[in-house]
Amino acid sequence: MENCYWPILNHTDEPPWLLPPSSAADDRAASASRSHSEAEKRRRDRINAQLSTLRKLIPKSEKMDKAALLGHVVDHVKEQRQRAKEASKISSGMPSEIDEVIVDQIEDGSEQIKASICCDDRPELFAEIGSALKALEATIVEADITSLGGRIRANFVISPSSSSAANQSGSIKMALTRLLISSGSGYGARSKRQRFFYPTLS
Amino acid sequence: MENCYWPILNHTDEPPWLLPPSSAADDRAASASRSHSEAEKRRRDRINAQLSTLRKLIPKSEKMDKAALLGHVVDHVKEQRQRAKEASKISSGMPSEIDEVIVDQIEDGSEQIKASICCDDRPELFAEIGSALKALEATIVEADITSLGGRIRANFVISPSSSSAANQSGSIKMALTRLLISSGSGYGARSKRQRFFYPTLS
DNA sequence: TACGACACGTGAGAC
DNA sequence: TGTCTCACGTGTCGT
Repeated sequence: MENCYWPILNHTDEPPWLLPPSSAADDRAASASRSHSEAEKRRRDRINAQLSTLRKLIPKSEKMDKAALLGHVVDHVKEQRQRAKEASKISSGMPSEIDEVIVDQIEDGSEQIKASICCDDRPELFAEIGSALKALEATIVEADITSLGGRIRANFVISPSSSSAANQSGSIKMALTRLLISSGSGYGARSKRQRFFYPTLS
Repeated sequence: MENCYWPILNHTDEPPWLLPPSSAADDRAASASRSHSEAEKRRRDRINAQLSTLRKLIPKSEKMDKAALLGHVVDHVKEQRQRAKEASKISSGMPSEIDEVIVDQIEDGSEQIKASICCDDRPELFAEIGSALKALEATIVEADITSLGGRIRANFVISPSSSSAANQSGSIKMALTRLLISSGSGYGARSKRQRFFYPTLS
């Protein structure tokens, strides 16, 4: 059945009664058509291979059609994204024993930056953070602060200024690290009182 | 070109010389073909709609072809799955102020169950947990224990026995809860010493 | 019969 | 030019 309409496809400028002895033009056309259909098959196979590895990743998707499978993939990605957001609020919410500044691009396609500073608490800290970020023309989209046993952790979601230079993450990290240092007393000079342990992560 | 080979498709049992004045058979065939191609278009549109919502979810996927897009979706799902695994180790790793038992199906298609118990620490606890789970013929696939300020949290990944009855989660929860109660001293009877606060989650 | 899902080969457009 | 991707209409199989 595959070539059932070749007599029509073979229409060239040659008179039809010359068709049976295949001409050079026919040969070129036929080989072009063959390579085209083979390439197209390879393309379909690449797509279907990815679809079937997605099937293995999504539970109970064995007998879904392609559209339903992709729909569930969409839901799955959205769900996971939501869970990750909540989980990161939990895991990064606790102040730790170690002074640190973490600055990270949020990987959800937006340009926003996630920043976290952890240090000893002190009254002027919020004001210092505010003016440091204001100097960078970065706007704070979201913030939460947790304090525990004299330690404090402040988490921010920051929208970088479009006007400013590249490497926003770098300058934000630098500005916050300055606050950390001016928190005084560098390494080991601050209170050595044991507060609690975090479980070490494998 | 679209109907270039209708003379072949229109092959019916009628004599060919009756074809030109469109017969009832032709009409039926034509409308069938039309509805078929329309249905196929609807199917393609459903699939492509899901693909384009996936494009919105995956960063920098605007100008990928379908196969590459799906490839990145696969990577994205796997990555998120890995991150979720690590994040749940963090968030559930800390013992809290509250006695609790949590039992959950792991939602990755496997039959494994995630269990967590949090209570005051005591020397016989591990042995008690071990024999409780052994009585259920459940095997411990993975375990991590964290203790903090006299409190303890134990997390398990459990593979349920194939022989045992349904509702494994239920019996596991019951067994662990028994340990919690025999931890003695029920509500509020144990040490009231303040240990630390968790930040409350929005 | 008719409908749904799939793979196929083809024409069109981009590069 | 050839090569790649996509949408389309079609044949076919299963329900």
